[in-house]
Formats: sequence, C-alpha cells, structure tokens
Amino acid sequence: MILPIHERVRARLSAVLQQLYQLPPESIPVLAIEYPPKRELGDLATPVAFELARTLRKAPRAIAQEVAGALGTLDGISRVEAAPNGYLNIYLDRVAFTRDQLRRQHEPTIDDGRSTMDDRPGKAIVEHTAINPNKAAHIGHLRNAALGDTLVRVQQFRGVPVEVQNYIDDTGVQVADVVVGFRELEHKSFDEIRTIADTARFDYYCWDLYARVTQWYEDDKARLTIRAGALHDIEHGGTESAAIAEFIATRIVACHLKTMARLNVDYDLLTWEGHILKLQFWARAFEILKEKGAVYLQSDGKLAGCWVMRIEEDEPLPADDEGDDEREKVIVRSNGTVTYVGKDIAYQFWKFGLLGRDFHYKTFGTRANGKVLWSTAAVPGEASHPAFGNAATTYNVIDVRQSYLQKLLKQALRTLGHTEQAERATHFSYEMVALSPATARTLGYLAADAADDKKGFVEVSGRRGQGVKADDLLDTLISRAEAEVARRNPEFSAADHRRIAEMIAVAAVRYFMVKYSRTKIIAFDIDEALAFEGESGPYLQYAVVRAQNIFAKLREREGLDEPAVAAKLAGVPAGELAGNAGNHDLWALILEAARLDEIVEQVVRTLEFSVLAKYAFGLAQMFNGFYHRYPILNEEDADARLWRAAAVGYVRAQLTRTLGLMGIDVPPRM
RNA sequence: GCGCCCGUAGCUCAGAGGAUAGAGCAUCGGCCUUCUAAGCCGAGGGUCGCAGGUUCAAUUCCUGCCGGGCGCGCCA
Repeated sequence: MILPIHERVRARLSAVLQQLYQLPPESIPVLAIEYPPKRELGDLATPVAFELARTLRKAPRAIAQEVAGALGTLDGISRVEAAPNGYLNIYLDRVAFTRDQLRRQHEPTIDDGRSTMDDRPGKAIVEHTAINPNKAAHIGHLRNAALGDTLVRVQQFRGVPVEVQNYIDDTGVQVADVVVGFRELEHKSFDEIRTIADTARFDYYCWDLYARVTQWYEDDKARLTIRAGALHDIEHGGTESAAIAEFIATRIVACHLKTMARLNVDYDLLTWEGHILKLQFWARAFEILKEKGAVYLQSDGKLAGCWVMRIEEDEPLPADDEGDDEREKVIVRSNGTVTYVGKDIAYQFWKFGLLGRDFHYKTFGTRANGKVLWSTAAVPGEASHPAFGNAATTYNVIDVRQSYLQKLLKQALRTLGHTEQAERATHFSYEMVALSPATARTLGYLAADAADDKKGFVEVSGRRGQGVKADDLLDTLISRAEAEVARRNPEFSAADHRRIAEMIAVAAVRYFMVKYSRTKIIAFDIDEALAFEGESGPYLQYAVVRAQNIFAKLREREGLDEPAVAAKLAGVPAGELAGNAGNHDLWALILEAARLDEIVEQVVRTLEFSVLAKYAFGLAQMFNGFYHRYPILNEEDADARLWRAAAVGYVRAQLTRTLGLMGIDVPPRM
C-alpha cells in the first residue's frame, strides 16, 4: 500500500505551499506524484516547482529548495531534496516502510476473494459475456469475459459491492436460426434434438448448424420468411418452435457457463431477454418513455407507423442546415414489435431500479465457489432470493461496435431526467478480436495464396462459423502445457500434470486478453498465444513459483514460514535495504511491489486493464532479475539473507494478489 | 458524408504533459556441479504518420492533413 503515503505527502505539500507563498487552496496545482527513474534519485518525486515557476516568478530549482526546506519532518519520510533540475525528490524511510508492509501482509485484507451477493450501498452491476445462446463461445467472447471478470475483481478489491450479470438473448434471430436449422435442414424432432444435446458437444454441433443455416439463407433469400416465422413463434410462445428455442438456449448457456468456469469466470445472475418481454418490462418502459415524450409515433416519411426516439447529436448542426435529415432511431416497428434497443432500455432502467418492477427468480445451478447461480424467471420461483438490481452504477461490457446503441441508452436515461444515472452508466467498450492472417490461413478461412491485405487481420464470423472456439483453444493450450510440465516434473502424478497445465493455460489466455489496450484490435495468432515465454501469463506464474520454492525450502530446512521471517526481522540491521551494499535493488523491489493499490486505482479510473497486466509483468521481471543477481537461501550474511527472504515473501504475496485480480491462479510448482 | 478508434524498433505493443522513449517476439553473442534456463545478462535496431499551434517542457494536449479500421438498419 503506497497510496496512504502519497496522500500524506500531498497534504503536507499543499499546506506548505499555501503557507510559504500565501497561496489560496484553490490555486494549488494538482500535486502529481511520480517515481524518479532511479532509486538513487529518490522514491517519490513531484514536479510542482515547474508548475509554480510562472505564477511565482521564480526558478523551479529555487522553489524546490524552499519547499524542501519548509517541509519539516513527515512520518515515513526520511528526507526531501531539491534536484538541480527543479524536481522535488522524496526519500522514504525504507526500514519503517518495509516493516509496515510486511505487517499488513499478514493482516486480513478488505476482500481479496470474491464476495458476491453484496447488499451494501453503492452497488455496481457489471454485465458481461452475453453470448448469443446458439453456438459455442469463441475467442472474441473470451476478451469480453476476461475484461468483465477483471473489472469485477478489481472493484471487489477496492471494497465496492458488485453484482455480476450475464444477459441471455434467448428470443433473438440467432437462436431462431438454429431452430430453423434443426427443423428445415435436419428435419429433427424435439426428441431427436434432446438426444443430440445429451450425447454430443451441443454448442459445437450448433456452431456448424448455424453456419449451414446462414448459407442456406444466402442460397435463397426467400427462405428468410421462415426465419421471420420462427422468430414470431419464439416471441409469442406456446408453439413447439418456442419450446425448442428455449431448450436450445438453456443448453447452450450451460455450455457457455462451463467454458467460462474453466477460465475462472462466473456470475451472480443470468438475465433472460424473454423474461423482460414476458414480465412486461418493455410495456412499462414504453409507458414511461411515452409519458415523457422521449418516443413518439412517426406519422409520415419512411418511418411512418414506427415509434421512434430522436437521436441527439453531440453538436447540433447550424439551423440553416437542410433540416429534414434529423435522425431517428426506431424503438417499436410499424408491425408493433420492439427492437433490441427498446428491450435494452427496459433492462437498463431495471438495473437502476427505475422501472418499478422486478423479475421472479429461480436457481440455475451451483457455482465453482459453491454459491448459487441465480436466474431470472417469468413466473414466481424461489420465495427467498438476494435483492438484485437497484445499482448505483452500471458497467455494460460490450465491444466498441455497440457504442452507438449504448449512447442511446444513456440518452434515454437523460431524457427522462435521470441525469445522475446516465452519468453512472458506463459503456465499457473494447475493440474486437480478429484472426492474424497466418492463423486464418491455417484454419482455412483465408486462401493459402491470398495476400495479407492492409488490415493485417481477418474478422471472425460466428455467422459463417469462422473463428477459434474457446474450448478448442483451451484444450490446445492445456495439452501443450501438460507436456512441458510432465517433462520438467516427471515425479508428479498425471493428475497433477493436468491440474497444473490447466492453471497455466488459463493464465496464458487471460493474460493475453488483458495485456492490450482495450482500444486495440487484437489479431489473434495461435503461435503467439501458445508461447509461454516472455510477456505471458506463464512467465508471471513462474516468477511466483520460484518465490514459493524459496519458502518451501526455508520451511523444510529451518521451519520458517513468511510470518516467521517477518517476525525475525526485529532488530536485524537493514544495511542492504539501506543501500549500504552499493545498490538499491532490494529496496526497489519492495517499493514496486507496494504499488498495487495505486495501480488498481489507476486501472479503475481509466478502465484500462493493460496497466494492471504491465504492472504485474514489470514486477515479475524485476523479481526475476533480483533472483538471478542475489542468492537468498545460500547467502552467507545472515542479516542480508533475512531481509532478502522477507522481500521475496512480500513480492510473492503482492504478485499472487495481482494475478488473482486477472483471474489467474498460481500452481504450487510448474 | 458524419461519428468513434488506431498509426512509436523488422513484427506485436507499453509510455498519455516532465529526468537518457521502453518491453516482448525475431536476429546475433554470452550464462545451468550453487534457490527450477517457462529464466538471466549483453548487442544491433527509432525523422514517435506528416505539418502547424499551446507550454518552461509535447511521443503525450489542440487544429489541419495523410493512411487504415469500425459504426451510423423497421438486425442484434
């Protein structure tokens, strides 16, 4: 934890600046706290003297010197120096800081694990995954789930109560298409479909069938009327098509949940679109929208007969513009059916508790942590269930192509006067996952002799069945890792090889999905994903495993565990930590490991998880470098040995925690 | 046409006002009788797309341009 020190430094600096230069509090600039490039220069630094140079009409260096002189003593700070260039460099009390961190390490923390079903005020609802329940999950879905689940964990780390929802579009065209496939292409009865679901990989089966249906429509566009019929049946219920659709969606969702569970991703609640319709959520939302005039019936033009919402432009065009191109979004079609946006508006209102209605709830299954996975229901289910909805903030994790619609969602909230909620409704957007040309070629989606175009990637298409299935990717990664684990640890059982390989595979996938900025298109390359070297999840795990090994040996040889090492430090001279050995490597490692809380704040502020990934990688790199340069178990100087061991224990704990935020577990050995 | 995003080393990407622009991969060269070599050390490799502007300070902010992507449906 480094943030408390940042705050202490800021508070004192602010007070000193006000007093020294007679500055009113509001004219104190934002006090940026940075880290000098080398520890010799200090541990924290602030460029505040540069900012004040102009207003005070003084050289930065002179200001820095005056401030340094006036700062006085501050708990945890050993000294403050004005650098020749004007920086104010701050040196921490290394021994006190390290002792403090080690002590906290063995205290219970706020919430490192996952505590869901949390009714404290300020609840955040995170909606993620939301895969159409008509085919297997693919790598694009993995990015969504990895980001969404990381958001959940990071918020929980900060003590924010979180409710995780997975939205199931069970009444959309995609499910309808698979129903059409079973009926029209395969002429299967409901019983035969059940048999397939029980005996085959149902999500894989539907993956192929869905692609075939797409082709079948393309061969004869007239067949689209069959789709329309199926969709109508599904929306209204009561027909066999509707029953089949429900069956398909339910079984495919079960497949998705199983896939996600492999990746340490789970949910509190499944929200079904069908229930939003059946429970008249949309009807209620529609009433509200009409009352406030947010939607209106278009009487002429090409949208005649539709209920539409006016689309706000960011900057209204000048009035002299040819005004008739004002843009409208259809919410209710002229045939009376509601569009996706309409249903989403109703759902969003419910999330904030603005609808005045609630779902019924039933249990869907049991989660990996033993807790209940809840599902919405159209008819009364379990009498007692947790309180869902009523969020203070919402995060909708959906790729950037949905930005336009997510904007409309916020606009609807604003139009109805819920400006606060509009403000707290976040579209967590990210770019898509595509395939690298090489991988697309390997999979046969790109002709072998086709030139890579300028794009540098090939879009995946569930519709055409082109993509890498999540379970296939995991299976490949696991077998690759399994062979490596077995080679290195022949004395382990096959079951252990397997279990460790699974952890490594998850680390590889999840790290890969968060290490890029969310605004970057990922061109997924199978060879790159299979590499366990360099900036990868397994590299991070390996660093922690090394640290674990040191403690395993320490326990074995001397009966010392981490708390015991920390306890033994009392009164032991900290010469190496102080830099007496001519370097600051030990201290640099501890300081870096302490920054997790600061990084998490930055991550939440920017919703940029690549920062968390880079932090973890940088810390692991620093640890590996230290590990190579300095013996720990074999160090002859007893004092240095103890301090190094304590540092290793601290880094191990912090890195484990950091990986946990990304849903990555660390194997005991690898 | 309008809106959003991207352009930094051969490739993939960090850096988002501050100290000498970094990492992984690839290439080349070292390091396993001492805590696991999924590792470490070193070398080469950069007009930060281009042009202006703001600033004590710009790869970072603003404007324009060039190149690429995505979105703008009575699909979801």
